Amino acid sequence: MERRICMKSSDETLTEKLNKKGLRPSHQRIKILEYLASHPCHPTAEQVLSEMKKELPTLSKSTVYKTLNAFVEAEMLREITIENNEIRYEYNLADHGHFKCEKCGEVYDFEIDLEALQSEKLNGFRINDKNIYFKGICKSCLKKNI
Amino acid sequence: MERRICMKSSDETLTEKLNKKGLRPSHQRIKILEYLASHPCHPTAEQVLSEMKKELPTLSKSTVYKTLNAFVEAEMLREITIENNEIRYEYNLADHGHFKCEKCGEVYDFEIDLEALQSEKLNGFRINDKNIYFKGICKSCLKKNI
DNA sequence: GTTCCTGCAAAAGCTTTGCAGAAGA
DNA sequence: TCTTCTGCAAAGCTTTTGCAGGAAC
Repeated sequence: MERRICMKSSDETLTEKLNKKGLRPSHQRIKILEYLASHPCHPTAEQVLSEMKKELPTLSKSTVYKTLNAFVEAEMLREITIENNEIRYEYNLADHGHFKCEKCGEVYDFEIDLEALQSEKLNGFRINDKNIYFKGICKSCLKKNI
Repeated sequence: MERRICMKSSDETLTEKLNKKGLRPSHQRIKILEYLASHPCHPTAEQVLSEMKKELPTLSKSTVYKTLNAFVEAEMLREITIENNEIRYEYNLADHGHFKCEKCGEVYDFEIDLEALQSEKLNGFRINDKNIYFKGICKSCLKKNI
């Protein structure tokens, strides 16, 4: 019985998920995955580290990087490369686009039909991954600027 | 009389373009812009440097980076951040998407109607930039693998 | 003569790697 | 016990910055 995205999954379910992917369910991995599964945010590795240090004070930078890479490799997380100088991660694997506010830095999700995006020029190509990145100023920042 | 993209522009036209943007038309800038305007490729800064060194043996890495950043700032070039560990640049500012082959690394353009990409969730947002990045295996690499 | 640009070297910032000890199976 | 993971430090890469000399105006 698989839990849905956006619902806080229990440790048990996440342990099963990790086992299925051939990853040992270490304490660190479970906590990191749990955090990402229960927070609909788009943190960088650095942000994951500082957030998780509250719970896991001895957690190291290299473990975070290795863990996030392992999760991406196992297709449990998605990388967001909307900015070249940072990788962001998210647990939501469903189709959607990303908008980054150039003022406050916040990343917003938005619904979009990726399936519908086609191009004749890509006939015969194998497409594994589709990303849509918008940039601009978010509603909230526009309001503050009146 | 503005020249069209994809046509090899003369030094004179590029000089005018640079002047309009408030950028001094130095020899280096003209040559770099000329190169990008006449080659429909998506080079990294490092690739621009090694390519341009043939013509400008004393060209430095920092000049390339500063020049490319100045061109992006002036909206004469577009940045492609399909991969987080490299920025690619292109002269073609018209709407299109990018596909990167995970095998050969080649970046392909494809036509797409960015104007049509809308989302209710972004109502009230100011959108300045839209990027579409696909990844997978290109036709050519698929053929080699038969 | 001023201002802006170039090129060298050094620094910065994010990410990866090597390795010894610890944890999981 | 054996394999894999963690954490520390060091290294790797791309990109940025500071500054003196040079080019453009």
